[in-house]
Amino acid sequence: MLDVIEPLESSQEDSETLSEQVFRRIQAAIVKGEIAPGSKISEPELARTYGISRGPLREAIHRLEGQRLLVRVPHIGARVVSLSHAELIELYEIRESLEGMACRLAAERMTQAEIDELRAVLDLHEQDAAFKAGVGYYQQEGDFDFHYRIIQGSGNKTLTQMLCGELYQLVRMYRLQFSATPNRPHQAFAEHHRILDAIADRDGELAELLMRRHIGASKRNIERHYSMSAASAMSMGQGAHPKTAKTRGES
Amino acid sequence: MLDVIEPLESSQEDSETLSEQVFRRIQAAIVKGEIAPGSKISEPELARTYGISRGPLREAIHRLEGQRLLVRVPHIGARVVSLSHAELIELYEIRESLEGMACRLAAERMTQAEIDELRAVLDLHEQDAAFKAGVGYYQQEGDFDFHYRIIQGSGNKTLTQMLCGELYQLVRMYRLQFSATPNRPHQAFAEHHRILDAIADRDGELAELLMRRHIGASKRNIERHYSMSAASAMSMGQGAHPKTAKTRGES
DNA sequence: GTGCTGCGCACTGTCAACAATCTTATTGGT
DNA sequence: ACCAATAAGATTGTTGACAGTGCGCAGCAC
Repeated sequence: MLDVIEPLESSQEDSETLSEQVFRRIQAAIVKGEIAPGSKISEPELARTYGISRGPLREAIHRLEGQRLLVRVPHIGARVVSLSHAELIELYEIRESLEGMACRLAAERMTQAEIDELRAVLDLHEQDAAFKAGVGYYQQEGDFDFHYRIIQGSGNKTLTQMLCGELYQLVRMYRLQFSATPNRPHQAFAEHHRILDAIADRDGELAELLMRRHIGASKRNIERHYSMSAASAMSMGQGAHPKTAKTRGES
Repeated sequence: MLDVIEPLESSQEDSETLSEQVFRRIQAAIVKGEIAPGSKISEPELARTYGISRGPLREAIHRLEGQRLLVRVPHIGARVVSLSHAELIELYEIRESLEGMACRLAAERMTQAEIDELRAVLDLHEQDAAFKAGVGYYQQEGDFDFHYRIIQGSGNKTLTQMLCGELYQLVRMYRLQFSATPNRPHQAFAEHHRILDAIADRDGELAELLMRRHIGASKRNIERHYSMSAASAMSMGQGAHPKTAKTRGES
């Protein structure tokens, strides 16, 4: 179990603290789904897995909790977050508000060079194989992410910290699950392009409106997913309760 | 044998974890300014102060960092946050967006009972001595805070967690500093009342607009404060750099 | 066979000591 | 007198062990 993950093997950057390293590794494991949502985190097991003591591990767990990727209960333990339908929708509504604002600011404050780079990013997305096949959208974290770059272009450091630092991984985790709807990738790409055009025109108001609609469309896409899976779950007799999911991610 | 029902709830005080207790105590100390903004946190000293080991203390520090009340640098230590002018303004712009949204949702979803309670809260504020004297606004955390209740009335649990759980203490910390502007308390009270009326009318659109303007007014109030203190600092030769503030708050 | 009780295990919370790093004061040289 | 290198001190990062709590399982009564 969990043998997908290897111990911290001599990461040359040992100037970093152990806690920091294990934090990022667990974060990545959760976002990629290598640790199943809703599954329980065992401190001794993870400590053995990464070859470290429980001290730094616990600090990493606390930071992960701050990023909402883990939910902890005193004296019980930590579980990987598993957002309910309602919570996921709430998250998207918050994104509508915050990223809409970021997009308006970006339209007003991004440099021409940054706008050019953003266009290059979109071109890169267009060439992605999965995208051409229509089965997914280019999923690369950080600078190659359209939303990420716009947020950074807003120039609002606090906003950037919130959206790119705390909520980003959580959003990414669920984006990986829902981006594969039949027609959604192409539609999303078109929306991205229109947003970019508005930014290039320095039309903050329009850019904000388009971004809000774009995220709203993603939200409706997720709602469709949920209604479909609810229907199929009904035919199967039951839907998975969080409490029921005790598996530790062993396939 | 002597099957006495164990008094499980005999002392719910120590049912809490040490880390939790010290977390809240340090949080309160920072918000109230008992630990000076920008000052360095000494782990051994704090551990002695609260009579605990460094383990739970470090976990509390990590949680405080997640709430943005502390800023940590690896191998150096943690300092109490000290927002720059720009960062504080950014925080208020984020609040405009998020609390505006919360206010719209609250107008749509609050129960009549909740609205009545909110009105009672405002009445309570009006009777506060400091408010009558015009020297401040009733500063009580949690349920007695107008903004806090509206956010909770939004029904968006994720939003509530962000605004009331993470950012709330940070906002409160700076509200304590800037609420004492001459005419601001009465103005704020009037704005609160208008917001409440809009909520009572179930006019979400107006409620959002009024809340955004209300927070915008607070923002401008802060900007006035800063421009004044900048002027006086200029006459004194220099403004305190964060690096310079090494005091540990021991008065 | 079913439900309750008690025991034992595993896990989380806590602690004190060790190791690595940064800061500061001292000392020597220019 | 001033700057730089070095060593001592203090502080942070990490570890392993101990204590308290929750959970599962075996055994017993009905």
